[in-house]
Amino acid sequence: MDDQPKPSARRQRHITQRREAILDAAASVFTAKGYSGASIKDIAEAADVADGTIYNYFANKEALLLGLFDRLVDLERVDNRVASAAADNLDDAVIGYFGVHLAHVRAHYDVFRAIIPEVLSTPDLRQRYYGTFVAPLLAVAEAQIHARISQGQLRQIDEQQAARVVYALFFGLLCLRVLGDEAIQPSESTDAALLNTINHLLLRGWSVSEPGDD
Amino acid sequence: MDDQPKPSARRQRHITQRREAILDAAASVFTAKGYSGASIKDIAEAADVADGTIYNYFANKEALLLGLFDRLVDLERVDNRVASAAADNLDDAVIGYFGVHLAHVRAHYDVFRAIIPEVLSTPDLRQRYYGTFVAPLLAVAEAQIHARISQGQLRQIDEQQAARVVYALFFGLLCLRVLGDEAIQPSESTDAALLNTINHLLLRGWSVSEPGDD
Amino acid sequence: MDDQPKPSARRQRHITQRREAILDAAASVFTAKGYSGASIKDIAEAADVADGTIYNYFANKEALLLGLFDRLVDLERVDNRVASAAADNLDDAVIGYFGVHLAHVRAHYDVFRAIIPEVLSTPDLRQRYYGTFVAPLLAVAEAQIHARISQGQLRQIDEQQAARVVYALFFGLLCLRVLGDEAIQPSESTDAALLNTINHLLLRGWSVSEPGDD
Amino acid sequence: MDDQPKPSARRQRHITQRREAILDAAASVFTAKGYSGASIKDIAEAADVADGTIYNYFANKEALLLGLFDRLVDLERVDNRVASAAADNLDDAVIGYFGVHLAHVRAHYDVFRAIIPEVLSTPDLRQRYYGTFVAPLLAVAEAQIHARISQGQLRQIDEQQAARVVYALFFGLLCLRVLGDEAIQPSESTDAALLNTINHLLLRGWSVSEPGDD
DNA sequence: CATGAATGAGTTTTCATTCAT
DNA sequence: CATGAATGAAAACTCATTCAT
Repeated sequence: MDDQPKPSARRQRHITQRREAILDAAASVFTAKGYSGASIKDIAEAADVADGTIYNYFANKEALLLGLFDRLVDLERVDNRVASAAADNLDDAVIGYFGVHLAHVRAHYDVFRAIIPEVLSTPDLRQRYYGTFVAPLLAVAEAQIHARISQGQLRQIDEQQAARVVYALFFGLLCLRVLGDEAIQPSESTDAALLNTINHLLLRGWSVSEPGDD
Repeated sequence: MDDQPKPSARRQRHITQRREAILDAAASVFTAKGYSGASIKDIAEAADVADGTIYNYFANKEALLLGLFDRLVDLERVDNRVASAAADNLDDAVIGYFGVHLAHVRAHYDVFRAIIPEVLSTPDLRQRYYGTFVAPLLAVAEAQIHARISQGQLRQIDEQQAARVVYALFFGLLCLRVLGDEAIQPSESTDAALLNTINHLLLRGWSVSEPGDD
Repeated sequence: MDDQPKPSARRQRHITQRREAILDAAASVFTAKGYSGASIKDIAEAADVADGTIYNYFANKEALLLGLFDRLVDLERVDNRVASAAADNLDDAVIGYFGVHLAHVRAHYDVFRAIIPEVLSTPDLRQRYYGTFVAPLLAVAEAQIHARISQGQLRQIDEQQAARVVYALFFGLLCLRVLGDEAIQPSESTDAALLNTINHLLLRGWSVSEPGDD
Repeated sequence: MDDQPKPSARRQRHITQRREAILDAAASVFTAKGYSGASIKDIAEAADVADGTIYNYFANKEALLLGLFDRLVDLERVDNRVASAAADNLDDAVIGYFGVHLAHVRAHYDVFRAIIPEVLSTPDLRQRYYGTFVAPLLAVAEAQIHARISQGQLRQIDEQQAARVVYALFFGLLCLRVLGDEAIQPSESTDAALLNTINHLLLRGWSVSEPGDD
C-alpha cells in the first residue's frame, strides 16, 4: 500500500545520495590523478555507476569540480558562524581563527587536495575561490586586526599585509600537507600543537625578549 | 682566418636561444591555461614556431614542464649560496631567508605560476619539488632555529613545526599571489614592506607586550 | 515471460558481430595497403563506424592484426584434427596434408593476404607465426616422413630438410597467390589439380621412369 | 697538379659509392624495422650522413626501396645468363636452376629480407616484382618443362602448374629463411644439401620405387 | 532514471621533405 | 654537395558527451 506515499521525498533522498556518492568518487579520483587526468569513466567506476549516469546529476565534468567546490562553501558557511564569534581575548581569537580553519581542512582534506591545484591553475576557479574563501577570510582577519589595534591589543602594523600574512600562513600549511610533508599531516594532535606554535608566534614572536624590549 | 672557428658555437647559441624561447612560451601558456589545458599547438604559436619544432628541443610535453623546473633549480642553486650566508643578527637572518626567496619568486614569477599547480597535483613532480626545494629549505630553517635556540636567541619552540610555519608563510604568500590577491603582487616595494612585517612578526609578535609579559 | 532473460546474450552477440565486422574491414584494408599503410580512419570507414568505435573493441592498431591472427589460430585448430588423422596410404597422406592446408588458405585467403607480409617483416609476429603455424606443421611433416621411412614407404631422405621442402612448397604457393599469379588463384578446382600435381611430384617425381619402372 | 684531371670520373665514383653506402644502410635498417618502421633519420645515421644528404641521391624514401630492387635486377640479369645455359642432362638443369637462385639469395640475403615483405604488401611493388622476377623465371621453367616433355625426359604433366610448383618451392624456402627457421639458414653447405634433396624430389620422388626401379 | 556503445573533435607525436647556410 | 633545423600534414589514440534501449 506504500506504493506512492512520498514519491518525491524518498526519490529526493535517493537523488541526493547518488549525487554525494558521485562527488565522493570525483574527489577521490581528482586527488589521485588531478582534474584533467581523471576521466569520467574513472569516476563512474569509482562511484559504481555507468558513465552516462553521471550526466543525470551533473551537466558536465566541470560541474563535478564546482560541485565539490560548493560542498566546501556550504560547510564553510556553517563553520564561519563559529569562527566569527570572536573572543575578546586575543589568544582565543587566534585559536578560534586558525582552529576553525584547520579543523575544516582536516574534515574535508580530500576535497581540498582535489580542488586546490585546479584553483591555482584555472582562472575561473581561481577567481571563484578567491571571492568565496580568500577575500572573506582576509576581510575577517583585517577587521579583527583593525579592531584589536584600535583597542590597543595589537601594535600599529599594516592591517592589510598582516591579514595576508595570517592567511598565507594558513594556506601555506595546507599546501605543505598536500606536498606530502610528513611532519604536519592533518590530525587532531598535530593541529593542536600547531595552533599553539602559531598563537605564540603571532602574539609574542619567537625571539627571547630582552628585558625592556620594544 | 676566423672563417670556421665557431660553427658550432654560433649554432649552439642559437639552439639555446630557441630552447629558452620555447620554455618562455610554455611558461606563459601553462600559466594561462594550466599544464593540461595547454596544447602543444598553443605553445608553438606562442613561441612562433611550428608544432613539430618543439619536438626538436623537447622530447615531449612533460619535458617542457621539467625544463621549466630545471630552470628554477639552476637559479635557486646560485641564490642559495647567498641565503646560506646567514647573519649573526636575528633580524638579518630572517630578512636574509625571506628576502632571498621573495626575490627569487619575483624574478621567476612566471615559472612559479606555471609550475606550482602541477607540483601540487602531480605525484611525480610533487616529490621532485619537495625534494629539491622544500626539504632543503626546511632543513636550513630548522638548523637555524636550532642554533638560535641553543644560543639563547630564540625561545624553546618546537624546531620542526616552527620551520614548517616559516616555510608555510613563504609558500602561502606565493600562493596568494598566484590567486591574484592584488595587495601583495610581487614588486620590490611590496616585498620590502612584507619583509618588515614578517620580521616583526617572527621575532616580536604582534601583540602589544604588556609589561613583565611572558 | 522471456522479457529480460537475455539482455546480455543479445548484447554479447552484437559485440561479437561488431568485432568481426571490424576485423573483416581490417583484413580488407591491410590487404589493399599493407598494415602500416592502412590508417585507422581507413579501417573505420571500411567498417562503417567512427574512428573511436574501433577502440571500444580493440586496444590499438596492433590488436587488430593480432585479432586477425587469432582468428586463423582458432580455425586452424579445428582443421588440424582432420589433418592429423593421417592415412596409411601414402597418397592419402600427402593429399590430406596439402588438401587441408590449401582448403584452409582458400577459406581465409583474405586474412592470409593481410597477415603474411607483416609476419615476414615484424620480428614479434614472425616468431608468433612460426611457433603457431610453421613449427607444428614442420613437426607433423617430419614425424610422418620419419614414420614412412621406417615403414619402408619412403626413401632414406634427410627428414628435416624434406619437411622443410614440403612446407616451403605449400608456403611458396600461398605467396605466389598473394603475388597475384593468375594461374593458381585459389579455387576448388585449381587446388584439386594442384594436389594431384604435388602428389605425383612428391611420390614419384617428374622424370620419365627408366624402363621397368612404375 | 692533379687538381682537376678527371673531375667527373672521380666524382662519379664518389657519387656511386655514396649511393651504394646509403642503399646498404637502407637494406640493413629495412630488414631490422621494416620499410615503414624505418625512418630516414635511421638510415642516415646508419649511412653516417645527414638526413638531407639522402635526398641528394634519392628522390624520396620509396626510391630507396626501388633502388634496392634495381640492385637485385642488375645482379639477377648477370646470373640469369648462367641459369639459362641449361644443360642437356635433367639433373644438371634442375641443379642449375635452383643452384643459381639459391646462390643469388645467399649473396643478397639482406636485400631480399628487406624487400620481400614490402613486395608482398605493396600492390605497386608486387606487380613490379612479379613482372621482373617471377614471370620470367616461371617462363624459363615452363619452357624447360615443355621442352623436356617434348624430348621425352619428363612425364606429361601440366607445364603451367609444374612451373609454379617449382618456383613456389624456391620462394617458399626463401620465406622459411626469412621466418627464421634454423635448419635452413643460408650457407653454402645447407644449399648444397638442399639442392640434392630437391633434385631427387623433382626427378624421382620420394616414395620407394617398386621393384626394378632406379 | 540507468546504461554503455557510438561518436568525432581534439591531442600528442612522428617523420618525410625542404631549404637556408 | 653536405648539413640539420624547420615544417606541417597525417597518424594513433583519448575521452567528454549523447542517446537509443
